[in-house]
Amino acid sequence: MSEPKPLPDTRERILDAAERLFMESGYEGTSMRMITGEAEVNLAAVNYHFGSKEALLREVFRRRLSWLNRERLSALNELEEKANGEPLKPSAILEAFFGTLLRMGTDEALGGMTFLRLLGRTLTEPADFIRAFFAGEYAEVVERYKRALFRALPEVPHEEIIWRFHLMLGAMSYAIAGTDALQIVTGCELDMNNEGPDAARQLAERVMPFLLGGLRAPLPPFQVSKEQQSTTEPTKAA
Amino acid sequence: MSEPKPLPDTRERILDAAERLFMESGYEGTSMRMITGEAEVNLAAVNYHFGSKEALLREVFRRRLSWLNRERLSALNELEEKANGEPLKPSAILEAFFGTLLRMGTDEALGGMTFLRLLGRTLTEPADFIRAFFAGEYAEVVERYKRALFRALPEVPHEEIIWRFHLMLGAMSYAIAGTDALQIVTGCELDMNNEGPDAARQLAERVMPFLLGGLRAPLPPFQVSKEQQSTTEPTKAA
DNA sequence: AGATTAGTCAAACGTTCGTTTTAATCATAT
DNA sequence: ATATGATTAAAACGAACGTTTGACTAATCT
Repeated sequence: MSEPKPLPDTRERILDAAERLFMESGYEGTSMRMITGEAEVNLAAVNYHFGSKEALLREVFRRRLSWLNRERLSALNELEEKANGEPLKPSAILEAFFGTLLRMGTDEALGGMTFLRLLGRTLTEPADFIRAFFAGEYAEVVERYKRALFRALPEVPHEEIIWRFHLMLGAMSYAIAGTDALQIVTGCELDMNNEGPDAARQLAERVMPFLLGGLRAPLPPFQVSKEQQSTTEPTKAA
Repeated sequence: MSEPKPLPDTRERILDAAERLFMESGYEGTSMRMITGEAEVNLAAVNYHFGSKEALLREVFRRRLSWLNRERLSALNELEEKANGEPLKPSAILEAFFGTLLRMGTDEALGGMTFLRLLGRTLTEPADFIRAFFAGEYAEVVERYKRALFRALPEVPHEEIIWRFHLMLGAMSYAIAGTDALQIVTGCELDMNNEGPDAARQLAERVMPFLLGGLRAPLPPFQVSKEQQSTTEPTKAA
């Protein structure tokens, strides 16, 4: 009924196997027998240690998100302390929010790319209990960062900021989750390996400028149509 | 064995029900009994008309993607004819590629927002047969648009263009698929209804500037860190 | 009319699912 | 050593899954 004991490694082995398999095959596409098979534990062990398959998925995420939430909050706190009441730079906010996430991908002890890809995929999973779980897990952090962005961009309507926050989350999640899926769609190899710390580092270098460019794009006054504002290509930063 | 006959509406009713349910609950989360129940047809009708659940999903997409592919190609052809051999404007390419997609969301006869959201979600579904299917469906169109982007941005490395194409696809798919999911995460209502033509029109106005901003962002020379290139907020377009 | 076919229907097929049960095993503290 | 509580093990549970069968209906063609 309780878990005060340090426990052997059965719990961790299950969590690791579930993390990898959920990433690879999705929640509904992964059976308990696949998980216990890969973890080399008895089938009943999952229900004994976690109670149910749903609770297992939640625990897979809690184990990682508790670190991520803590780190994201402390990164923002640090920025705000240094700023002495001044609004933050948008780029610094993004660096804190997404940079923290990408740092998980470089550290195998924090789940590495496996967890990053699982996270990106699961955000679009339709199951109700998954959505409800994420809502609770993310609420505080997102609220803090939203507020910071409002202050950093005082002339931009809040609604527009929230939209772009959505879009940045989407681009990042997709970039993380769908690397190989998108490579199939676009038919390009992109010569990056999806595993390991290098992948996360490449992601950071590629994605952050894109996100910043999107966040600072001209506001939509009326319609995006015929006469566009400019045709300049991406400027080479010195 | 063949289907030359016009057939009653059983096929269409199954396709419509499957489209909606796959969108709502995902492929693995939707059972044949849910589909035939919603379509008010016999359970065996799916296997009779389509052969299997996998084949049904493929047909759900084929019915819409054949239109989308045709339209995207003809939009690009028209642009290139008008351009008389000159490279196209990146904004025009995006308008052709994503604008065509978003136009599906305003037309209920083409699937409307239901299909748009299904498409966005399914691109991240891990099942192998789904990925293989999309690879085949998208190959030609993506190849054409990639080439157009290469010509439109001659000074940008091809690899970078492909990356940003990925990222734009991701932001768009996520924006379409995850509207309510992301609203839960960010705790904001965004006062848009997810259904109907208005949603697609709003999406276009909000997302297209973001995508253009990302596409034209400064290239990553070294690292995105401490000293950012600028802190300007989104400029208000007159 | 009778023969043929496409389509529908209820029922059942064998599997696999998540979960539960019951007993055996292990560690530790008395 | 023995009792106790935590963990593992093997087997089975009922439910739900995708699919198939075989009888029945309605339309089509000669």
